[in-house]
Amino acid sequence: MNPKFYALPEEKQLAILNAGFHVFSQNTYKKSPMSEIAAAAGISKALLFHYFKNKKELYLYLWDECAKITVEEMEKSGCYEQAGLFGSMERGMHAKLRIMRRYPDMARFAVKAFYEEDPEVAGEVRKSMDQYVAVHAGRKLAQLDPNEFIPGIDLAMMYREMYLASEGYLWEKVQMGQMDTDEMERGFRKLLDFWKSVYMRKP
Amino acid sequence: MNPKFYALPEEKQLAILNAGFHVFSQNTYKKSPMSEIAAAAGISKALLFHYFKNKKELYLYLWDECAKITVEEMEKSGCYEQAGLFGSMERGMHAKLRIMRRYPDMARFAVKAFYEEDPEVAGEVRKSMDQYVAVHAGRKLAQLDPNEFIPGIDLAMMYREMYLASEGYLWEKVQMGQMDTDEMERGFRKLLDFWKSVYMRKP
DNA sequence: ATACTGTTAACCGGAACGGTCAAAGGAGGC
DNA sequence: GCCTCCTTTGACCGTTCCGGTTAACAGTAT
Repeated sequence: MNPKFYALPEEKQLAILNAGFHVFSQNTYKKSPMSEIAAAAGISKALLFHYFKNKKELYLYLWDECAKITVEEMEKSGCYEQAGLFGSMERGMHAKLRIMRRYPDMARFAVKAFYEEDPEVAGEVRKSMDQYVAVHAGRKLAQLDPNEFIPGIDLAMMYREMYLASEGYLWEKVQMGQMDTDEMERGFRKLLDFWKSVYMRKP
Repeated sequence: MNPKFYALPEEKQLAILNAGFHVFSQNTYKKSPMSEIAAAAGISKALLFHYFKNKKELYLYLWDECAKITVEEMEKSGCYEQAGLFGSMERGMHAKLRIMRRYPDMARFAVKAFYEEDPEVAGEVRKSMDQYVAVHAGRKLAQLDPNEFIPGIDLAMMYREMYLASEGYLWEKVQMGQMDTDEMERGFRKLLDFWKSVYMRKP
């Protein structure tokens, strides 16, 4: 890819990224036209080909960027640091919301790319994914202290359950393209409060 | 549409439905070729055009069928009858799993169709959806009896939370195209058991 | 004027698409 | 075997679309 791309004003880079995420998330790789991406980004097709030498390169760049953005943002959120279960979840969700605000179609793109079957890109997508997983597999949320929660509760199930509900909540909004992140934050905080009220040991 | 379609062996009808769900769920309406649907169904394009006079007709037929199947299956499951909260959820989930087993791509198709923007179909999709909502808006799960649950719990939040986790669980599997419905049923039952153990009043 | 950079409209060859049609295949009745 | 009816298809058509290229245009600094 042409290094001149990075010299672009950040706003234009963002527009191109998001245009790519959007179009590629709506269609298969093969059926996602470069012209449509260019139009969505507000530039000409020729210019898009000037920055990315072909469709494949753009696609794989988006895919890598996707992983990079996620890792960076999760790291920055501090959700891996010692902060108790609810603190970690809140920070993690906060990071995801910040990502969704800046890249509204990235989540959908990531899912689609992960299951893309076109031989032109599928191989490299998997490879890149594997190495990303390998690097971050060691990551874990802070250990849970059983004494913080109601006695006898299945901690693993509790965690999985909270995780699923968070994902369900996110997807409910993502699917609807309704991205009022402030309202989402309020909704998520209500979930957190509910969990605290039910799962935490009463003093 | 050609009434001869209904005279087809059920297995072939199913193949055509699922081929349509599959292709239309992967791409925009405009970018979903009839040829691809025909191929996925194991018939020739010409025959597909023999049963459905054009792409629009097939698309809207699939959309209607989608609503019909869902309503029928949910009705049949008995999830609207008096069966307590957990009973209703179990029946509802059972119905959804049965649908997913028979029409693996229907859920994805429904979401995609609902947000389709192509003017050739968007209008009719919305209209058809509105009337479906109007008919079934009155439907509610059985009333909750506060005495069944731990004292002081926010019942509305509890219900919403369980709903979100179920959806999160379903989407986790749907997105991955990993449709081992037996395993999904076990997973869901584990969730139910967890909820019972935490939310139900101890005797 | 010149030279360089960012940007585009116009173009190209080939593939893909929706839709049609004439004909092949097959099952029964005579 | 032959005729009839119905199902199914390969081949075709006019048009649109797509990835990628190119030659040129505008701006600006020298």
